[in-house]
Amino acid sequence: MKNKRVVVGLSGGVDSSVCAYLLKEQGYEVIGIFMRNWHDESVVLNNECPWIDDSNDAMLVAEKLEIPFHVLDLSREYKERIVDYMFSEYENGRTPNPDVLCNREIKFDIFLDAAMRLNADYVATGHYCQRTETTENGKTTFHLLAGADKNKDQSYFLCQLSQEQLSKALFPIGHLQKSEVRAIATEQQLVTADKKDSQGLCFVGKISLPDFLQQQLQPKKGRIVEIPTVLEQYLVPVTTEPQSENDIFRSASQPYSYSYDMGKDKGEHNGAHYYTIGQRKGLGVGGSPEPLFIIGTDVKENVVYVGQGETHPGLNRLGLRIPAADIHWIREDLALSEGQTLRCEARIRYRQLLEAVTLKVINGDLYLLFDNKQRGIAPGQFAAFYVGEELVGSGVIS
RNA sequence: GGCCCGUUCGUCUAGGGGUUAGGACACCAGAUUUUCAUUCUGGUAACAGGGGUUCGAUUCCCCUACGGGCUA
Repeated sequence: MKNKRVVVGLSGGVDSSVCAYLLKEQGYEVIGIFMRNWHDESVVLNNECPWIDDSNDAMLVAEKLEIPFHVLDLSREYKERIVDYMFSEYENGRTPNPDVLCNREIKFDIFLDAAMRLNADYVATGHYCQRTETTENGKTTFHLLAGADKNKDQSYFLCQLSQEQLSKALFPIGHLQKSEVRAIATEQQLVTADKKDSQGLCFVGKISLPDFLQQQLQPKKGRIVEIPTVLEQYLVPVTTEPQSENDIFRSASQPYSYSYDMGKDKGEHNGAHYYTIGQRKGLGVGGSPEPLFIIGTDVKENVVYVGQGETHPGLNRLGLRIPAADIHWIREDLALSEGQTLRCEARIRYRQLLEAVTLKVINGDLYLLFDNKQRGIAPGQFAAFYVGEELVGSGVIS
Protein backbone atom coordinates (compact mmCIF):
# COMPACT_ATOMS: atom_id res chain seq x y z
CA MET A 1 0.00 0.00 0.00
CA LYS A 2 1.14 3.48 -0.89
CA ASN A 3 2.37 5.67 1.94
CA LYS A 4 0.03 8.39 3.16
CA ARG A 5 0.97 11.81 1.89
CA VAL A 6 1.28 14.74 4.29
CA VAL A 7 1.83 18.39 3.56
CA VAL A 8 3.62 20.08 6.44
CA GLY A 9 3.58 23.81 6.92
CA LEU A 10 7.22 24.75 7.38
CA SER A 11 7.47 28.12 9.06
CA GLY A 12 11.22 28.20 9.35
CA GLY A 13 10.99 27.55 13.07
CA VAL A 14 12.22 24.62 15.10
CA ASP A 15 8.77 23.17 15.82
CA SER A 16 7.65 22.70 12.24
CA SER A 17 11.12 21.44 11.30
CA VAL A 18 10.96 18.66 13.86
CA CYS A 19 7.39 18.05 12.81
CA ALA A 20 8.52 17.28 9.25
CA TYR A 21 11.35 15.09 10.49
CA LEU A 22 9.07 13.01 12.70
CA LEU A 23 6.54 12.49 9.93
CA LYS A 24 9.24 11.25 7.65
CA GLU A 25 10.50 8.87 10.33
CA GLN A 26 6.98 7.54 10.67
CA GLY A 27 6.96 6.61 7.00
CA TYR A 28 4.78 9.33 5.55
CA GLU A 29 5.46 10.85 2.19
CA VAL A 30 6.20 14.42 3.29
CA ILE A 31 5.97 17.64 1.30
CA GLY A 32 7.12 20.90 2.91
CA ILE A 33 5.40 24.16 2.08
CA PHE A 34 6.31 27.63 3.31
CA MET A 35 3.39 30.03 3.46
CA ARG A 36 4.18 33.57 2.55
CA ASN A 37 1.35 35.55 4.01
CA TRP A 38 2.42 39.15 4.29
CA HIS A 39 4.64 41.47 2.34
CA ASP A 40 3.99 45.14 2.53
CA GLU A 41 7.12 47.15 1.90
CA SER A 42 5.77 50.02 3.98
CA VAL A 43 6.06 48.07 7.22
CA VAL A 44 9.48 46.57 6.58
CA LEU A 45 11.99 48.05 9.00
CA ASN A 46 15.69 48.69 8.45
CA ASN A 47 15.72 47.03 5.04
CA GLU A 48 15.07 43.74 6.73
CA CYS A 49 13.02 41.32 4.80
CA PRO A 50 10.99 39.63 7.49
CA TRP A 51 10.18 36.45 5.68
CA ILE A 52 13.22 35.71 3.54
CA ASP A 53 15.29 34.24 6.40
CA ASP A 54 12.44 32.07 7.55
CA SER A 55 11.75 30.84 4.06
CA ASN A 56 15.43 30.10 3.62
CA ASP A 57 15.59 28.11 6.85
CA ALA A 58 12.50 26.18 5.84
CA MET A 59 14.15 25.32 2.55
CA LEU A 60 17.37 24.19 4.22
CA VAL A 61 15.39 21.93 6.53
CA ALA A 62 13.54 20.44 3.56
CA GLU A 63 16.83 19.84 1.79
CA LYS A 64 18.31 18.17 4.83
CA LEU A 65 15.30 15.91 5.17
CA GLU A 66 15.23 15.32 1.42
CA ILE A 67 11.63 16.28 0.99
CA PRO A 68 10.08 18.42 -1.77
CA PHE A 69 9.72 22.09 -0.87
CA HIS A 70 7.41 24.81 -2.18
CA VAL A 71 6.54 28.37 -1.34
CA LEU A 72 2.89 29.31 -1.42
CA ASP A 73 1.92 32.97 -1.55
CA LEU A 74 -1.29 33.50 0.38
CA SER A 75 -0.79 37.16 1.11
CA ARG A 76 -3.92 38.28 -0.72
CA GLU A 77 -6.10 35.87 1.22
CA TYR A 78 -4.33 36.72 4.46
CA LYS A 79 -5.01 40.40 3.96
CA GLU A 80 -8.65 39.84 3.04
CA ARG A 81 -9.48 37.36 5.76
CA ILE A 82 -7.19 38.33 8.63
CA VAL A 83 -5.72 41.81 8.35
CA ASP A 84 -8.90 43.52 7.21
CA TYR A 85 -10.90 41.80 9.93
CA MET A 86 -8.31 42.81 12.48
CA PHE A 87 -8.43 46.51 11.66
CA SER A 88 -12.17 46.56 11.42
CA GLU A 89 -12.41 45.02 14.89
CA TYR A 90 -9.99 47.52 16.37
CA GLU A 91 -11.87 50.38 14.76
CA ASN A 92 -15.00 49.12 16.47
CA GLY A 93 -13.26 49.15 19.83
CA ARG A 94 -12.89 45.40 20.07
CA THR A 95 -9.79 43.25 20.56
CA PRO A 96 -9.49 40.65 17.81
CA ASN A 97 -7.38 37.52 17.85
CA PRO A 98 -5.93 37.27 14.34
CA ASP A 99 -3.95 34.11 15.02
CA VAL A 100 -7.03 32.10 15.92
CA LEU A 101 -8.60 33.26 12.68
CA CYS A 102 -5.41 32.49 10.77
CA ASN A 103 -5.70 28.84 11.73
CA ARG A 104 -9.37 28.64 10.83
CA GLU A 105 -9.17 30.67 7.62
CA ILE A 106 -5.68 30.16 6.27
CA LYS A 107 -3.75 27.17 7.56
CA PHE A 108 -6.69 24.83 7.84
CA ASP A 109 -8.72 26.25 4.99
CA ILE A 110 -6.85 27.69 2.04
CA PHE A 111 -3.62 25.92 2.81
CA LEU A 112 -5.51 22.72 3.49
CA ASP A 113 -7.28 22.99 0.14
CA ALA A 114 -3.96 23.49 -1.59
CA ALA A 115 -2.65 20.38 0.11
CA MET A 116 -5.68 18.40 -0.98
CA ARG A 117 -5.06 19.47 -4.56
CA LEU A 118 -1.65 17.86 -4.19
CA ASN A 119 -3.51 14.70 -3.26
CA ALA A 120 -2.38 14.86 0.32
CA ASP A 121 -4.15 12.88 3.00
CA TYR A 122 -3.23 15.25 5.81
CA VAL A 123 -1.91 18.65 6.71
CA ALA A 124 0.53 18.88 9.60
CA THR A 125 1.66 21.83 11.70
CA GLY A 126 4.05 22.35 14.58
CA HIS A 127 1.38 23.23 17.12
CA TYR A 128 1.69 21.96 20.67
CA CYS A 129 -1.61 20.12 20.81
CA GLN A 130 -2.86 16.60 20.19
CA ARG A 131 -5.56 15.02 18.11
CA THR A 132 -7.28 11.75 18.87
CA GLU A 133 -10.27 10.01 17.37
CA THR A 134 -12.99 7.74 18.65
CA THR A 135 -15.60 5.79 16.73
CA GLU A 136 -19.08 5.09 17.93
CA ASN A 137 -21.82 3.47 15.86
CA GLY A 138 -19.64 3.86 12.80
CA LYS A 139 -19.27 7.60 13.29
CA THR A 140 -15.81 8.97 13.93
CA THR A 141 -15.31 11.91 16.27
CA PHE A 142 -12.10 13.89 16.43
CA HIS A 143 -10.83 15.33 19.69
CA LEU A 144 -8.54 18.31 20.12
CA LEU A 145 -6.41 17.88 23.24
CA ALA A 146 -3.95 20.14 24.98
CA GLY A 147 -0.26 19.68 24.23
CA ALA A 148 1.69 17.43 26.56
CA ASP A 149 3.94 20.37 27.41
CA LYS A 150 1.60 22.32 29.65
CA ASN A 151 3.77 25.38 29.39
CA LYS A 152 3.55 25.49 25.59
CA ASP A 153 0.02 24.21 25.02
CA GLN A 154 -1.31 25.90 21.86
CA SER A 155 -4.68 24.23 21.58
CA TYR A 156 -6.28 27.61 22.30
CA PHE A 157 -5.21 28.90 18.88
CA LEU A 158 -7.07 26.02 17.23
CA CYS A 159 -10.29 26.58 19.13
CA GLN A 160 -12.21 27.51 15.99
CA LEU A 161 -11.45 24.36 13.99
CA SER A 162 -14.25 22.10 12.82
CA GLN A 163 -14.52 18.31 12.79
CA GLU A 164 -13.90 18.44 9.05
CA GLN A 165 -10.70 20.45 9.47
CA LEU A 166 -9.54 18.34 12.38
CA SER A 167 -10.05 15.15 10.38
CA LYS A 168 -7.27 16.28 8.05
CA ALA A 169 -4.90 17.63 10.69
CA LEU A 170 -1.81 16.09 12.24
CA PHE A 171 0.15 17.54 15.16
CA PRO A 172 3.30 15.44 15.31
CA ILE A 173 5.00 17.24 18.20
CA GLY A 174 1.98 17.59 20.50
CA HIS A 175 3.06 14.72 22.73
CA LEU A 176 6.55 16.18 23.26
CA GLN A 177 8.06 18.73 25.60
CA LYS A 178 9.65 21.78 24.02
CA SER A 179 13.04 20.65 25.31
CA GLU A 180 12.60 17.31 23.57
CA VAL A 181 11.75 19.04 20.31
CA ARG A 182 14.92 21.12 20.58
CA ALA A 183 16.94 18.01 21.39
CA ILE A 184 15.66 16.22 18.29
CA ALA A 185 16.44 19.25 16.13
CA THR A 186 19.98 19.38 17.51
CA GLU A 187 20.48 15.66 17.07
CA GLN A 188 19.34 15.87 13.46
CA GLN A 189 21.44 18.97 12.88
CA LEU A 190 18.54 21.03 11.62
CA VAL A 191 19.51 24.66 11.08
CA THR A 192 16.57 25.81 13.16
CA ALA A 193 17.65 23.90 16.27
CA ASP A 194 18.76 26.96 18.21
CA LYS A 195 16.47 29.50 16.64
CA LYS A 196 14.56 31.64 19.06
CA ASP A 197 10.85 30.94 19.31
CA SER A 198 8.75 33.23 17.21
CA GLN A 199 6.36 35.53 18.92
CA GLY A 200 4.03 38.34 18.11
CA LEU A 201 1.57 38.25 15.30
CA CYS A 202 2.46 35.27 13.17
CA PHE A 203 3.39 36.17 9.60
CA VAL A 204 3.46 39.90 9.81
CA GLY A 205 7.06 39.68 10.82
CA LYS A 206 9.28 41.86 12.87
CA ILE A 207 6.90 44.70 13.54
CA SER A 208 4.95 44.70 16.78
CA LEU A 209 1.21 44.86 16.53
CA PRO A 210 0.90 48.13 18.45
CA ASP A 211 3.31 49.74 15.97
CA PHE A 212 1.40 48.18 13.11
CA LEU A 213 -1.83 49.67 14.46
CA GLN A 214 -0.23 53.08 14.86
CA GLN A 215 0.69 52.98 11.19
CA GLN A 216 -2.66 51.84 9.92
CA LEU A 217 -5.17 53.57 12.17
CA GLN A 218 -5.24 57.35 12.49
CA PRO A 219 -4.52 58.76 15.94
CA LYS A 220 -7.31 60.73 17.56
CA LYS A 221 -6.81 62.55 20.84
CA GLY A 222 -9.35 61.83 23.55
CA ARG A 223 -9.84 61.91 27.30
CA ILE A 224 -8.85 59.35 29.93
CA VAL A 225 -11.35 59.04 32.79
CA GLU A 226 -10.76 57.27 36.09
CA ILE A 227 -13.83 55.50 37.42
CA PRO A 228 -13.99 55.24 41.23
CA THR A 229 -14.06 51.87 42.96
CA VAL A 230 -17.50 52.56 44.36
CA LEU A 231 -20.17 52.94 41.73
CA GLU A 232 -23.84 52.19 41.84
CA GLN A 233 -23.76 49.71 39.02
CA TYR A 234 -21.08 47.67 40.76
CA LEU A 235 -23.38 46.99 43.70
CA VAL A 236 -25.01 43.60 43.77
CA PRO A 237 -28.68 44.23 43.07
CA VAL A 238 -30.68 43.77 46.22
CA THR A 239 -34.02 42.21 45.50
CA THR A 240 -36.61 40.82 47.80
CA GLU A 241 -37.43 38.10 45.35
CA PRO A 242 -34.80 35.50 44.60
CA GLN A 243 -33.14 36.01 41.23
CA SER A 244 -33.84 33.43 38.60
CA GLU A 245 -30.86 31.46 37.42
CA ASN A 246 -31.05 33.09 34.01
CA ASP A 247 -30.91 36.53 35.61
CA ILE A 248 -27.76 35.59 37.48
CA PHE A 249 -26.09 34.56 34.22
CA ARG A 250 -27.32 37.63 32.44
CA SER A 251 -26.44 40.22 35.05
CA ALA A 252 -22.97 38.76 35.57
CA SER A 253 -22.35 39.02 31.84
CA GLN A 254 -23.75 42.47 31.21
CA PRO A 255 -20.87 44.83 30.39
CA TYR A 256 -20.75 48.00 32.45
CA SER A 257 -21.37 51.23 30.59
CA TYR A 258 -19.57 54.37 31.59
CA SER A 259 -19.93 58.02 30.80
CA TYR A 260 -17.50 60.92 31.00
CA ASP A 261 -19.13 62.47 34.09
CA MET A 262 -18.85 59.32 36.21
CA GLY A 263 -15.20 59.83 37.05
CA LYS A 264 -12.36 62.29 36.95
CA ASP A 265 -10.29 63.36 34.00
CA LYS A 266 -6.77 61.94 34.09
CA GLY A 267 -5.38 63.20 30.81
CA GLU A 268 -5.20 62.54 27.11
CA HIS A 269 -4.83 59.41 24.96
CA ASN A 270 -4.05 58.97 21.26
CA GLY A 271 -7.14 57.04 20.24
CA ALA A 272 -9.47 54.71 22.09
CA HIS A 273 -9.15 52.11 19.33
CA TYR A 274 -5.48 51.48 20.23
CA TYR A 275 -6.28 50.09 23.66
CA THR A 276 -7.73 46.94 25.14
CA ILE A 277 -9.47 46.10 28.39
CA GLY A 278 -7.06 44.97 31.09
CA GLN A 279 -4.20 46.99 29.63
CA ARG A 280 -1.95 48.85 32.05
CA LYS A 281 0.91 50.25 29.99
CA GLY A 282 0.87 52.89 27.32
CA LEU A 283 -1.40 55.54 28.75
CA GLY A 284 1.36 57.64 30.26
CA VAL A 285 -0.69 58.55 33.31
CA GLY A 286 1.18 58.25 36.60
CA GLY A 287 0.96 59.51 40.13
CA SER A 288 -1.58 57.07 41.51
CA PRO A 289 -0.63 54.77 44.39
CA GLU A 290 -1.74 51.74 42.39
CA PRO A 291 -1.52 51.17 38.64
CA LEU A 292 -4.38 52.17 36.38
CA PHE A 293 -5.94 49.44 34.27
CA ILE A 294 -8.22 50.06 31.32
CA ILE A 295 -11.72 48.89 32.23
CA GLY A 296 -13.54 50.14 29.17
CA THR A 297 -13.17 51.99 25.89
CA ASP A 298 -15.72 54.01 23.96
CA VAL A 299 -14.60 54.52 20.37
CA LYS A 300 -17.70 56.54 19.53
CA GLU A 301 -17.05 59.20 22.17
CA ASN A 302 -13.32 58.38 22.05
CA VAL A 303 -13.00 58.00 25.82
CA VAL A 304 -10.79 55.49 27.66
CA TYR A 305 -12.03 54.46 31.12
CA VAL A 306 -9.54 53.30 33.74
CA GLY A 307 -9.77 51.89 37.24
CA GLN A 308 -7.13 51.90 39.94
CA GLY A 309 -5.68 48.64 41.25
CA GLU A 310 -5.91 45.06 40.08
CA THR A 311 -8.98 44.42 42.22
CA HIS A 312 -11.09 47.25 40.76
CA PRO A 313 -14.65 45.95 40.32
CA GLY A 314 -14.81 47.23 36.75
CA LEU A 315 -11.83 45.08 35.80
CA ASN A 316 -12.95 41.78 37.27
CA ARG A 317 -16.13 40.06 36.16
CA LEU A 318 -17.79 36.71 36.76
CA GLY A 319 -19.49 36.26 33.44
CA LEU A 320 -19.46 36.83 29.73
CA ARG A 321 -21.78 36.30 26.79
CA ILE A 322 -21.20 34.75 23.39
CA PRO A 323 -23.85 35.65 20.79
CA ALA A 324 -25.63 32.72 19.15
CA ALA A 325 -23.91 33.32 15.81
CA ASP A 326 -20.45 33.17 17.40
CA ILE A 327 -20.80 29.88 19.26
CA HIS A 328 -18.58 27.15 17.89
CA TRP A 329 -18.49 23.52 19.00
CA ILE A 330 -15.57 21.36 18.01
CA ARG A 331 -17.44 18.53 19.66
CA GLU A 332 -20.71 18.96 17.81
CA ASP A 333 -22.19 16.14 19.88
CA LEU A 334 -21.69 18.20 23.04
CA ALA A 335 -23.39 21.34 21.72
CA LEU A 336 -25.76 22.71 24.32
CA SER A 337 -29.35 23.38 23.44
CA GLU A 338 -31.64 26.01 24.94
CA GLY A 339 -31.59 26.00 28.73
CA GLN A 340 -28.92 23.33 29.06
CA THR A 341 -25.86 23.84 31.24
CA LEU A 342 -22.38 22.37 31.29
CA ARG A 343 -19.80 22.44 34.08
CA CYS A 344 -16.33 22.60 32.63
CA GLU A 345 -13.27 24.84 32.44
CA ALA A 346 -12.42 27.77 30.21
CA ARG A 347 -9.81 30.35 29.39
CA ILE A 348 -10.29 33.75 27.81
CA ARG A 349 -6.73 34.28 26.63
CA TYR A 350 -3.81 32.20 25.45
CA ARG A 351 -1.71 30.74 28.28
CA GLN A 352 -4.18 31.56 30.99
CA LEU A 353 -4.86 28.94 33.60
CA LEU A 354 -8.10 27.08 33.07
CA GLU A 355 -10.89 28.32 35.33
CA ALA A 356 -13.97 26.46 36.51
CA VAL A 357 -17.06 27.70 34.70
CA THR A 358 -20.71 26.93 34.05
CA LEU A 359 -22.02 27.30 30.50
CA LYS A 360 -25.67 27.91 29.76
CA VAL A 361 -27.66 28.69 26.63
CA ILE A 362 -30.29 31.38 27.15
CA ASN A 363 -32.32 32.67 24.20
CA GLY A 364 -29.82 31.11 21.87
CA ASP A 365 -26.82 32.94 23.32
CA LEU A 366 -24.18 31.16 25.35
CA TYR A 367 -23.37 32.52 28.80
CA LEU A 368 -20.27 31.69 30.82
CA LEU A 369 -20.43 32.08 34.59
CA PHE A 370 -17.05 31.58 36.23
CA ASP A 371 -16.51 30.42 39.81
CA ASN A 372 -13.90 33.13 40.23
CA LYS A 373 -13.76 36.60 38.78
CA GLN A 374 -11.84 36.96 35.54
CA ARG A 375 -9.61 39.92 34.90
CA GLY A 376 -9.84 41.93 31.72
CA ILE A 377 -12.54 40.18 29.76
CA ALA A 378 -12.19 41.80 26.34
CA PRO A 379 -14.85 41.78 23.61
CA GLY A 380 -13.49 40.24 20.42
CA GLN A 381 -11.28 37.73 22.18
CA PHE A 382 -12.12 34.04 22.13
CA ALA A 383 -13.28 32.06 25.14
CA ALA A 384 -12.37 28.38 24.81
CA PHE A 385 -14.07 25.61 26.81
CA TYR A 386 -12.27 22.50 27.99
CA VAL A 387 -13.54 19.25 29.43
CA GLY A 388 -10.44 17.84 31.04
CA GLU A 389 -7.68 18.01 28.44
CA GLU A 390 -10.08 18.36 25.55
CA LEU A 391 -11.03 21.63 23.91
CA VAL A 392 -14.71 21.15 23.11
CA GLY A 393 -15.77 24.57 21.85
CA SER A 394 -15.22 28.29 21.75
CA GLY A 395 -16.78 31.60 20.87
CA VAL A 396 -16.24 35.32 20.48
CA ILE A 397 -16.84 37.39 23.58
CA SER A 398 -19.42 40.11 22.97
C1' G B 1 -1.51 95.99 50.97
C1' G B 2 -0.44 93.26 55.63
C1' C B 3 0.16 88.36 58.35
C1' C B 4 0.72 83.02 57.84
C1' C B 5 1.67 78.25 54.91
C1' G B 6 3.73 75.67 50.89
C1' U B 7 7.28 74.68 46.34
C1' U B 8 11.62 67.49 46.21
C1' C B 9 12.36 62.52 39.82
C1' G B 10 7.41 63.08 34.22
C1' U B 11 3.32 62.53 38.35
C1' C B 12 1.89 61.71 43.69
C1' U B 13 5.03 61.99 47.64
C1' A B 14 8.92 60.32 52.04
C1' G B 15 12.90 62.69 54.35
C1' G B 16 15.61 66.38 56.93
C1' G B 17 22.58 70.34 58.76
C1' G B 18 27.03 65.39 56.54
C1' U B 19 21.92 60.23 53.00
C1' U B 20 24.26 56.38 47.07
C1' A B 21 17.88 62.03 48.68
C1' G B 22 13.68 56.57 49.65
C1' G B 23 8.93 54.74 47.54
C1' A B 24 4.69 54.31 44.33
C1' C B 25 2.75 55.26 39.55
C1' A B 26 4.49 56.59 34.65
C1' C B 27 8.49 55.93 31.15
C1' C B 28 12.61 52.92 28.99
C1' A B 29 15.16 48.13 28.48
C1' G B 30 15.38 42.84 29.09
C1' A B 31 12.72 38.07 30.26
C1' U B 32 8.04 35.29 29.53
C1' U B 33 4.45 34.91 25.23
C1' U B 34 2.76 32.40 17.59
C1' U B 35 -3.28 37.57 19.35
C1' C B 36 -4.12 41.95 22.28
C1' A B 37 -2.91 42.07 27.12
C1' U B 38 -1.06 40.44 31.79
C1' U B 39 3.26 39.08 34.75
C1' C B 40 8.62 39.18 36.22
C1' U B 41 13.59 41.56 36.48
C1' G B 42 16.44 45.77 35.83
C1' G B 43 17.26 51.02 34.56
C1' U B 44 16.90 56.50 33.66
C1' A B 45 15.20 60.52 36.44
C1' A B 46 14.23 65.50 41.44
C1' C B 47 15.51 69.18 46.35
C1' A B 48 11.88 76.51 42.16
C1' G B 49 15.84 80.74 41.47
C1' G B 50 19.36 84.04 43.98
C1' G B 51 21.95 85.50 48.32
C1' G B 52 23.69 84.48 53.25
C1' U B 53 24.92 81.46 58.21
C1' U B 54 28.10 77.06 58.60
C1' C B 55 33.96 73.12 58.01
C1' G B 56 29.47 71.50 55.31
C1' A B 57 23.12 73.46 53.22
C1' U B 58 18.08 69.96 49.86
C1' U B 59 17.39 70.86 55.27
C1' C B 60 18.40 77.11 59.03
C1' C B 61 17.81 82.68 57.67
C1' C B 62 16.67 86.63 53.86
C1' C B 63 14.91 88.16 48.98
C1' U B 64 12.42 86.95 44.15
C1' A B 65 8.83 83.91 41.36
C1' C B 66 4.55 80.74 41.52
C1' G B 67 0.55 78.43 44.38
C1' G B 68 -3.14 78.18 49.11
C1' G B 69 -5.49 80.87 53.75
C1' C B 70 -7.05 85.05 57.01
C1' U B 71 -7.67 90.22 56.54
C1' A B 72 -8.74 96.05 55.96
